[in-house]
Amino acid sequence: MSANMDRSLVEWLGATSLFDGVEDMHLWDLSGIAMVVSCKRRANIFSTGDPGNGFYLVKEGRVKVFMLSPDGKEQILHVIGPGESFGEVAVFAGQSFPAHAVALENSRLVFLPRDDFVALVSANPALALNLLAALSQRLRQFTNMIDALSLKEVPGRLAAHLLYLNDKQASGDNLSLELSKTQLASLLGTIPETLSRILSKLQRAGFIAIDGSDIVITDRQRLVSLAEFGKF
Amino acid sequence: MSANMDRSLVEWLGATSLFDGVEDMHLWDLSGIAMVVSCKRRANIFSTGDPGNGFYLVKEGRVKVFMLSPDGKEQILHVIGPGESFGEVAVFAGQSFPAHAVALENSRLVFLPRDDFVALVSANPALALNLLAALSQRLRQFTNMIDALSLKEVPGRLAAHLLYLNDKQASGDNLSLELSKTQLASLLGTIPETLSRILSKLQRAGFIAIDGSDIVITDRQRLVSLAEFGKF
DNA sequence: CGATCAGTTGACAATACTCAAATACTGTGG
DNA sequence: CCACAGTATTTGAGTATTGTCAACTGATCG
Repeated sequence: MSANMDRSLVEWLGATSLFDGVEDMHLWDLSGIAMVVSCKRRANIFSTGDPGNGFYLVKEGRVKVFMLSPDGKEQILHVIGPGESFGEVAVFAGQSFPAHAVALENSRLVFLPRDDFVALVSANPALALNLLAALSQRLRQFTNMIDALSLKEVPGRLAAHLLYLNDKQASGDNLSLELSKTQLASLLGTIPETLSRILSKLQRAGFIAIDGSDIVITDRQRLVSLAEFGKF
Repeated sequence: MSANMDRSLVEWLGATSLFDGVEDMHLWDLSGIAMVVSCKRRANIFSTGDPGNGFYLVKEGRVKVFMLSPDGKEQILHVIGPGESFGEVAVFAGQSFPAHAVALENSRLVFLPRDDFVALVSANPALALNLLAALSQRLRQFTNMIDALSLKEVPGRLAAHLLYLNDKQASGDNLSLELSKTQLASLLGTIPETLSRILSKLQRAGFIAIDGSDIVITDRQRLVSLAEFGKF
């Protein structure tokens, strides 16, 4: 982990949604305080309660942010991919991280130390507005997650997620789960057994066709109505 | 609803957590764009999808922010009391409100219009940092809510909530639910029948004593362990 | 090739929801 | 101040969804 000043990093920072539109001058400032970190698949990045001395951007790879219950069950809060950030909450709210973060793949992260970063934000309102937008966006996602968890049964949550992936991937009626089914279960707030059963059920009922991690939507209309109403 | 410039409003704004520590000069700016709105109990403040032309602070009264499922079940996201704010997400993230807001009591709100407010924030990094802290705080609460909804059963969520209220109210072993039991059920992601049964069960098991909306914690230790482990 | 891990399936248990009905409470108009 | 209407709360009985436990298959990786 070492401070960094090269041009490619500056360009990369400017391409992230967090720093989109930030002036070059400030991007250079950012790159001046950034440290690039490598971490291996399954490596722990931080744990609940760890002091939040800074936050991260994902340069390459993927990271999962999750909560653990005392008996070891996990609930994934989100999966962070290239260009996205995580851990900002600890920087602005309090001291400690409210969740755990682990690399899903061998990854390269950009770490931004708290104090230096706050100093930059204080001096640059545009940066602050970008951050406000990013946090608001995340809040919106969490709102939807709470909605789904409390108002919909697992089939409804799964249907909504499949449609989300399909939309994001924009490849006709096909989509890829992007996660192991075990991890997907955790993201949907359920367990692998239940997910497995519901996937088969959706296939038998003609909503989808399953081939490993690849899914084809065979009855979009009914899948949409399942996602919306949460019931068959 | 009319723009406002009086000293009492400035002082009040400076006492909210959102604008705590903001310089007087900027508080005057804020009060210059603020509109005070009255609304009656049960009045709708905004609905999902409404354009987010600004956000609100609660001056007097209380407001609930909630999601509705297609078949009318509600999940309360939070209850906003005096000095707290809601609706900021729409201001910074997108255009529209992601949830519904309704007054729980006759209330007086302070409305801050989006464009004027964003202009003020752009010119004042300290304001931006306060907002970042507030949004981060809310994100942290939502994190806990997602955790509770997905990892704990209703008794665990209820126990955690009772301890939260007890801590907040700081009156020995006593606490008040602050909401009707129906509303509390919605906040905990369940239904009134289930809540009622679990409250009686906790009373029979000696955890608490119930008198309408007033609760006495009679076995804190077991209540804490229920809140932590989510199981009896 | 053995070991570990992901995924699937079955039998079962448990938690929480639905529906229904009885009771208590609140606020309003007479 | 009382009666009434509309809510809120509680309780019961039945059902449904999902979680638990266990066994088995198949893939992946040293």
